[in-house]
Amino acid sequence: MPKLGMEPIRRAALVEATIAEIGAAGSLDVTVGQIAKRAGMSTALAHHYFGGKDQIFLAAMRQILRDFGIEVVAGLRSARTPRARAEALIAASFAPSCFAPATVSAWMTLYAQATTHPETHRLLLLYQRRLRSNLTHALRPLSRDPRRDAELLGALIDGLYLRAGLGADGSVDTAKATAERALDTLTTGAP
Amino acid sequence: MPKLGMEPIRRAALVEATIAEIGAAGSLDVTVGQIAKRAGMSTALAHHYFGGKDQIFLAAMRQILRDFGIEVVAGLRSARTPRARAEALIAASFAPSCFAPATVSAWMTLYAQATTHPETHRLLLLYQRRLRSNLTHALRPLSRDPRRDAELLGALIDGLYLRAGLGADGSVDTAKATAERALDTLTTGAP
Amino acid sequence: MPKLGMEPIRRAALVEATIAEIGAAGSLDVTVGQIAKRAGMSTALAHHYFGGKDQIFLAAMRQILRDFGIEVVAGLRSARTPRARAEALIAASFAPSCFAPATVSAWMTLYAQATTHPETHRLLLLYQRRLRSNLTHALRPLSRDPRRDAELLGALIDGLYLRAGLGADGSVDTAKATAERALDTLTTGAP
Amino acid sequence: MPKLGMEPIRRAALVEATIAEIGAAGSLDVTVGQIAKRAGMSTALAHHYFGGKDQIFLAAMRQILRDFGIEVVAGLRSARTPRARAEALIAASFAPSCFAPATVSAWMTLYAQATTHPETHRLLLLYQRRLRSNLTHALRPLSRDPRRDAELLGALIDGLYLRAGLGADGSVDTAKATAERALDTLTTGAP
DNA sequence: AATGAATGAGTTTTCATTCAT
DNA sequence: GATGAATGAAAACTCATTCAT
Repeated sequence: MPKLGMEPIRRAALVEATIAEIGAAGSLDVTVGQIAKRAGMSTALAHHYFGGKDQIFLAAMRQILRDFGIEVVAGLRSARTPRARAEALIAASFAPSCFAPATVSAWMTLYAQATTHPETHRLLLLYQRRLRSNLTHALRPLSRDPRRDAELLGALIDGLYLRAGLGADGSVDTAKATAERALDTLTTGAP
Repeated sequence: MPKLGMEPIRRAALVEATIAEIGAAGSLDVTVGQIAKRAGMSTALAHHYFGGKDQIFLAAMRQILRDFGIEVVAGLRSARTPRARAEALIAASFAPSCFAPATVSAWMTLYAQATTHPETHRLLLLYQRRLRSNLTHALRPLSRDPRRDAELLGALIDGLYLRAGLGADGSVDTAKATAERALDTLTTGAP
Repeated sequence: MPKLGMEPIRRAALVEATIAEIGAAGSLDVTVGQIAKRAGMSTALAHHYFGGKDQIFLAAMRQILRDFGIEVVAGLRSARTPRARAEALIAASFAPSCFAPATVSAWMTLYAQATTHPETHRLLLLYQRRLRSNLTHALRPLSRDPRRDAELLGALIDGLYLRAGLGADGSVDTAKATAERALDTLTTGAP
Repeated sequence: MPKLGMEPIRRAALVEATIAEIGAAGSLDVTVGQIAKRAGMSTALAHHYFGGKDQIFLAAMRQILRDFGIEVVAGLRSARTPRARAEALIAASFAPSCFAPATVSAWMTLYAQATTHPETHRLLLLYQRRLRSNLTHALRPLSRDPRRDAELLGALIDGLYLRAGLGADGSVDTAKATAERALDTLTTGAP
């Protein structure tokens, strides 16, 4: 029973299914057939709405970054002090939603892809620029060199995420604690 | 005219070719045919020596870790003080050899694959454990909590590598400087 | 707001679009989607009006023959002498409208398809029979064996069209001149 | 039981199978699967040896022109007089081998394709240039304007072939007779 | 009258892998 | 030791056609 206005619904379903399949497979070795099946439609329709596999993937990647962005904004909204803002950024980076297997896999393949896929590269730089900008802003009243410290903290968060994403349960909390400790050190000078 | 003792030569050629192809493609989407061609032999021979694609990849991954290990050992050999040891570890992580495009790509695909491929996961944990062990050892006389600081520094190095690997030229030096500054902060307490 | 009496308009638009697409593609490898898009409607509507791809094609083929027939009739109408009638037939065959790229392609694909598609075959024979009949009629007072000469002239015209259709600009005039010379030779005996 | 030196054998088998399939289908709507099956191999092997469908087709087209060329050369070899040479060219054009259904279909699709496919266009011009050159040479002692007459005769042959290829049995002989009569007219002046 | 939605069947193409030589 | 030959299986993508609205 075909209805009007299905396009956004189908596209969203495909993006969601793509992320889920990447998570289940743990890599980008996912076929359009698998994605379409999970999204409950034929491969032909998937192609119809996106034009090709690459564009489905790109849409999924964009969605992941968008989701993270939403998490960040939500966290910042309720932060009242600079310190709280910085902590909110850390919290967003280590939120449970970021550690869904699908998200971890997708995020890591993002990095791998970015070395050759220009569009992915652009997307990733966008994310990094935003995070650094947010961190710089939060650290401005707290640090003597906010830019430099934001860069350090951003890289640390990425590295910790990488390790936590691979590690066993519980490592997320450790990672978050490490990031918060680094924030302490940078802002108060206490090692 | 086939020669005796070709096995190690062939295997080495294939491993090198694999890394180069991964670098060129920016992902694990590399065919045995491409690898074999670059290595100057037939696909059949590649299979003969490695048994299958997975094992070729695994060997390549191992080689990357081994190369890094050699760099580390060489750096540590000439380090006389704890501080020099820590600096040597940073230097090894940001050595030019680690930033050959092929190596960067290969390294990143390693992370991506590790989420599902147990053997890759094992290899990656091995690398992280070694680095942390080395860092802990170096930091022992310098830090109040060497384990904790080693973990932080290790994650920071990974995160900085990730970003430098994607960035433009020159970002490697910045990344290295950031790591060294973090080392300062951790060991002297100066932010 | 759908209007009444759209059927002939839609059908004409589809036929025209079909010829244009065949011309653009240079073969019958043209999709209903392309045709419908060029005609400014959905594929579903194209199917609604014609029942299927084959019938759209057939209608286009018929249109091409009809167009040629109109050109012929117009030419013959103003011809007063047998000789003028023969020249009019040649003129119609090499009229600019016959050399629109779309028409040339369509005409050639007609021949190709006729070898297996019975309906196309029938259409093509119809065209040839008409041309021969017209030529025979025109040559009757001029030739000793009008039937035979009409056959020759008809084949020559087809052959020249084929070559002119492929050739560069200007070849049309040469082709026409050649046909006219053949007419001279056949009717006056001067080689 | 794989043997060495299969490549030329396989390629020849594929080309032959392509022509046969085009003949059977009466159009270029022939799949690589059909061709490979008729040639007794997998589609993968067909792709391996030719790289793609287009190149298989191109090779088949080339083969058809080559076959015709061989027929021509064989005919010319035994011709002793200019008149005999001209007759040999006509004979070659209407040889039974040229009217195998496969050949007729292929030849007609060639014309259709040539309007857009540059390589096919090039091939077809090559054939026309050769035929005209041969005809001009043969007509030189017999005609007052060999070039012009060769052009006429060449086009006539093409047109007659087109019609005979579509017609019922027996039309080949009629076509050949018509071409020979035209030769008479051009060389002796007798209509 | 008109169309967006949807798909099944089929197409080209790719690739890891095996095998006889 | 080394390779050309060969393929099965599966991938991405296409397209004519149908249907509910």
